Formats: sequence, structure tokens, C-alpha cells
Amino acid sequence: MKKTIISYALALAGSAWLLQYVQYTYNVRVLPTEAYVLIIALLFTALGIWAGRRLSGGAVTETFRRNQKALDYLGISNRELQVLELLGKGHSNQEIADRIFVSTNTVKTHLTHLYEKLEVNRRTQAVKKAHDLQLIP
Amino acid sequence: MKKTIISYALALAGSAWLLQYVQYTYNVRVLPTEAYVLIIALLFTALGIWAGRRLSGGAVTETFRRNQKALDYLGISNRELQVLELLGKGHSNQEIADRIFVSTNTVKTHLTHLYEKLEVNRRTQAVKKAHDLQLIP
DNA sequence: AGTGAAATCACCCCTTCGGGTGACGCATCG
DNA sequence: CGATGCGTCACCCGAAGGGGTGATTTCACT
Repeated sequence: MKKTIISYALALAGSAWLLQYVQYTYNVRVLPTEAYVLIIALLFTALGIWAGRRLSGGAVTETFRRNQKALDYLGISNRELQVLELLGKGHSNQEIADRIFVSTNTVKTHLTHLYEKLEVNRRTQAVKKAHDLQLIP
Repeated sequence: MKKTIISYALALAGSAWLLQYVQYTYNVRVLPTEAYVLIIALLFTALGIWAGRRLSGGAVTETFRRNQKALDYLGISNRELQVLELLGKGHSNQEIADRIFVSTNTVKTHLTHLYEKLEVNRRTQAVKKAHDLQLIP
């Protein structure tokens, strides 16, 4: 992180210096201004892409966005989604039941429906599929 | 994609034009050359970051990199990792056993050890933790 | 007013999982 | 040589999960 910033600053300073050097040492403008602008622009675009990857690509700051379309398509209800979320956190049926104030039977019913809609037959598979479909983080 | 490229080209052309405009219309260089370089650099750095995100950020091409350090720290063996991977795919003990040609008892033993090392007591939690620790994709 | 989906709960039966214990062969390391 | 860790397998038991059926209430839509 710190290294990235320092490298970037050095690259920036170096480029500025290089431009000055070329312009003042040879005292000629071999290329029109547009060309310089283009070169600098391309150079720093590349640097920007690289810096962007280093700075934000590594740390996964990406916020979770639920795939509402898939949710609708599969016909998963609110309550079922709620159960699915707790499922994804690794809770047992009993824990889920306690957390949403229903009996384990109800949780089982919701899960059965979820398994049908997700076309799976185990909770682990349900979690995996829900995760792949971006239904849960 | 196409829109991104076009927008980018427009931004680039616009910036070049703006520079020309400022320089030739007022016929004065209110700022030293370094400042211009800096402005252009910063501008296109930002544009580069933005373009980078649009072009490659959307498609998650990010390849999975196993967290070897965590693996070593937790003392998870090769065989255990193999079981963990199949676990993460939502397989049952029987399926895992068939896939690696051992008995379900062996799978259970591996899992028991994994639960201890990952400090969990359910397969779903194990999958979640392994996923969080980047032990499995 | 009637239909249907969602949500709730119950009971049964069977499979799967998890925890505990014990055992054996094999390799590596001191 | 003995200790340690890994991989393998077995048996037991209780808890958890999964499949099936059936039932009630509530609420929205028609």
C-alpha cells in the first residue's frame, strides 16, 4: 500500500522531469503539443489502471449486491431468503429457528422449499448455489 | 464496453482540446509546465482507474489464490485440504469417500480433524470459515 | 367471495453427521 | 530406536438433517 503510493509518486515525478528534460535540454519541440498530451495521457492512464488495481483490487472492499433477478426468477420468498442467509452463516436448524422465533419444523419446511427452488438436496449445496447466484454474500 | 471506450476517447480528446484552448486563446501560461503535467497526470490517472474498473472490474476474472500461510498456520495436511475442497463443493461424506477412494470412516476422521483445526463443529461452518480464509475458492 | 401463495406447525421415518475411542502401518525426525 | 504426525479404518451412539404428508391461518389478488 505505502509502497504503491511511493512508486506512483516516483513515476509521476520522473515523468514530469523527463518532459522538462527533453524540452529544455534540446530546446526543441520535436512533436506538437497534442502529441505530448497524448503521450502523457496514455502513460498515466496505464499507471492509473495499474494503481487502481493495486489499491482497490487487493482489498476486497466490494459491497455485496443481491441478485434480485435470480431471486424473483426462482420465486424465493422473504422468509425463505431470511432462512437462506442464516443457513449461509453456518447455523443449525435449531439456531435458525431460535433466531427467527419459529419452530424447527417451520425452518425445515422453508428449507425444503429452498432445496426445491435451488434444485439441490443438501444444505451445503444450497449454500454453494446461493453463493454462486449472489443471493447471499 | 464499446460505450466505455468511446467515453474514454471523448474524454481524452476533450482534455487535449481544453489544454490547447487555454494555451492559445489566452496566450498565457498562467502555470508552470510542471503544473500542467501534474494536472494531466492526475486527470488521466483518475480516468485510468475508472476505465480499468469498467473494462476489467465487471467480469470477475480474478483467479483463486490459496492462502498458504493460513494453511500452514492451521496445520492442515494435504489430504485434509482435499477433503475440505470437496466439502466446499457440497458433497456428502459418502460422495467424498467415493471420490478419493477411502471409506466414509476415513472421511469422517479427516473432517473431525478439520473441525478441530478450523475451530468449528459443523460442515457448513467449516466451509464458511475455509472460504473466508481463502482456503477454498 | 373464492383462489392461491406464504407462513406456520406437527408427526413419521430414515439417512447423514458429529463425537468419542481405539487401532494399525508408514514415514520422518531427532 | 522411539516419538510424532499422517493416513487409514472400525464401531457405537445420539443429534441433526432430509423427505413426505397434512393441517391451519393470514393476506393479497381477482
